[in-house]
Amino acid sequence: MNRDKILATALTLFVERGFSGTPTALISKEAGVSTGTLFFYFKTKEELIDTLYTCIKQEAAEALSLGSRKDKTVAGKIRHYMANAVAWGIQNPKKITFMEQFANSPFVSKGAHEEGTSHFLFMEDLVHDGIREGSIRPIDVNLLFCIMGSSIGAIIELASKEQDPGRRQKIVDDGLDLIMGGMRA
Amino acid sequence: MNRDKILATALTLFVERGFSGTPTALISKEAGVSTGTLFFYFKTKEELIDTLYTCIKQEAAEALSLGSRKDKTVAGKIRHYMANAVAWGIQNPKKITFMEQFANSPFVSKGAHEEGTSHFLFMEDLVHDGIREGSIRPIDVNLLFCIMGSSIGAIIELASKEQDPGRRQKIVDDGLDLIMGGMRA
Amino acid sequence: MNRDKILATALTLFVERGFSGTPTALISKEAGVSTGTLFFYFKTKEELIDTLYTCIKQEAAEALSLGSRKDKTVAGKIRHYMANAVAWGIQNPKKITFMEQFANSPFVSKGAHEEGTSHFLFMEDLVHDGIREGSIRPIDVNLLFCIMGSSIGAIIELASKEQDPGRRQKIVDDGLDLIMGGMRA
Amino acid sequence: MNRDKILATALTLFVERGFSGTPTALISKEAGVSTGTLFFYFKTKEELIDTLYTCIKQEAAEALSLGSRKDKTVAGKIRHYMANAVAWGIQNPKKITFMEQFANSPFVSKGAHEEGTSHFLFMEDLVHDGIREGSIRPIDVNLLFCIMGSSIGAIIELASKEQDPGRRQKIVDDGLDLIMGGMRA
DNA sequence: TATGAATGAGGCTTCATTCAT
DNA sequence: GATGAATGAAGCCTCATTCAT
Repeated sequence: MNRDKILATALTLFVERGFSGTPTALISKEAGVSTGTLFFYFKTKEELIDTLYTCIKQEAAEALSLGSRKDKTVAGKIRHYMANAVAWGIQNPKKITFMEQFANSPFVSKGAHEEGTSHFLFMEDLVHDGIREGSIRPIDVNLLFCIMGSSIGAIIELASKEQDPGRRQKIVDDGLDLIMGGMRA
Repeated sequence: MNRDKILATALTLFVERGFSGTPTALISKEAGVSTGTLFFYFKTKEELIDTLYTCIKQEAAEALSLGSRKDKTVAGKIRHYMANAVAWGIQNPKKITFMEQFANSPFVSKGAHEEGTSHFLFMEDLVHDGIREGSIRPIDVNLLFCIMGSSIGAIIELASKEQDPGRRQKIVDDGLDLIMGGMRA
Repeated sequence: MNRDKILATALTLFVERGFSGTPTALISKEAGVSTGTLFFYFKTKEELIDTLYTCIKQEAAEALSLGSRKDKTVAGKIRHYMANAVAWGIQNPKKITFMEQFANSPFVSKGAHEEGTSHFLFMEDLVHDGIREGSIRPIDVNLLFCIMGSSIGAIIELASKEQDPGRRQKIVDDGLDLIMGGMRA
Repeated sequence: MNRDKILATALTLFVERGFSGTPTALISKEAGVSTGTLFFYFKTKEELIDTLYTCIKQEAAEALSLGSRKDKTVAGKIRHYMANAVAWGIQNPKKITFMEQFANSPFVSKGAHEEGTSHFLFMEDLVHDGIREGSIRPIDVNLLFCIMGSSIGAIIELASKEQDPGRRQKIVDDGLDLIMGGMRA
């Protein structure tokens, strides 16, 4: 319970102020616990952000891979996953920002980074399949993957600013169309 | 001279360790000057990062807009500018990272952010022109713009990892093709 | 049972790390009990060390005064007690170190210090007797006493490092001879 | 200047309250400098005590070995050095207490301990010489050395309590006689 | 211009102690 | 008797900034 409050508060503050810019005292205060309690659950500030990073990456990966069985084509599956990602991102704006901000951060340990990345390997495989069967443009998988990721981030950012559900959906669809259009062979 | 050494060192360190994670004492030490000298040129740490941010944004904008007169079509111009951006990014990896890292940072003053953004407005106008003349897919300019920006970042990141000039160029070309393919009406 | 485990663990840790250097949490952990249990038996950390100090001093005094009736001369009695002290010290190295370390410590209460000292007054009387009867060099009793004590400590320290029983005994005998030789009138 | 004030204050406080029992904030306050200044001169609290330990050991060794050329016999030299040690100890009570207290302390680094010990090796050699020439009782040098050291400590302690110069000198002479008496073959 | 000793507020973390279970 | 989560004061150390030289 307290542990969860600390994690949730840390997420908000790290996103707003950065890692070094967020005193642990502020985290515990905002979480409504004492300084001691924070360090009871997390031995160091680094362990706190590592835990946070790992949890969020895992949660994102799970949200990504929900119900894709209906789509037959590789492109369909990819679009489905990307739509999942966008939907999750819109509903979890802080977590998305956090992931982007700390994706290359020296404050997150190498181990946490590796574990975080491992949950997304299945997407790389999927893109490989697409290239092999000829439906995806045959370019460097890393490049494709990287552009996909950053574009999804851009779509989420834009869509989040739009309150009207209809228009928001249009932004998402347009954005995904744009990326898929670029990817297709 | 000392001022430039300080700026260059600050760039490296801010990128590696973040703003709050970089003591001014470390900057001055790495720059080979005394703590006092740093504060002679920049009244505060904030003024230092603001100066850095503004300089880099301006330099990037200038690099972007080099020699585009030959391209007749809007799409051609856009591609030209994007290629400029990628080329500059590959040659200035720290500056690119710095711009991405501090684009939404609370440590950079609002004024510096605004001044930085102003140098890139001409790109937005260009995209507008493309939509009006029917060569660009008629979707939200911000969305397009945002996807362009993040994709350029992705291309730079990938291309930087590739040492072989030929292969590197291929990555750049493939990446730009992918984005342009998605943008075209 | 738990109380004894706590006392034994505290002895080891206080000797190794000092009083302030030993967290109560470490004591309870090493003793295999919870933090709460320690404070059930000892209201404060000070009460713990006071108890430890008093117990050890008493134990040492009892070991010292075992079976001395056979020795007729004062010098013989003194040597007997000193031998007892050395024997006990070799068998209880931690307790000896503890006593030396906390003999003048502000962490042990005045009351515990006084009680501890009281058990050894009979030795002072004995030295007085020796001087009166002319067998002991007539110098300040405190000086004699102090040199005796510190020398015993030195013998114990040296003898403890020697594993071979024969050699160890020689160190003890040589050491006691040396001191007795100096004391004799 | 400030550095020296810090060292002097640390000496007093470490002796009175132990290492862990002395907050760095108290040291700087009593020394009349700010907390930052202490850490400007000594990177850590450990470096402070290490420096202190090394300085004092060296000073003691120098005081010990003053003017011994007149004494012809080994025993005479030893007594001369011991008298030097006692005299220095009486004039520097805090330093003596400090040396005794931290001689086996885990707070002083191994390196500092070794350096501290090295200054006194010449005394061991001297005792060796005495045994070889037959003037010193042929027992373990370490034992002799250890008893000498602890007895000197005891003499200093007792003598320091005596204000009257004549009586004080008598305590010192008696004490040294006692030890030399024990040591002689 | 340049230096670096000095400052003191503030950051991370520890720890003796309590208390509900 | 026993547990261990919770507390918050206090400890060590860092760091932006100043100022006399």
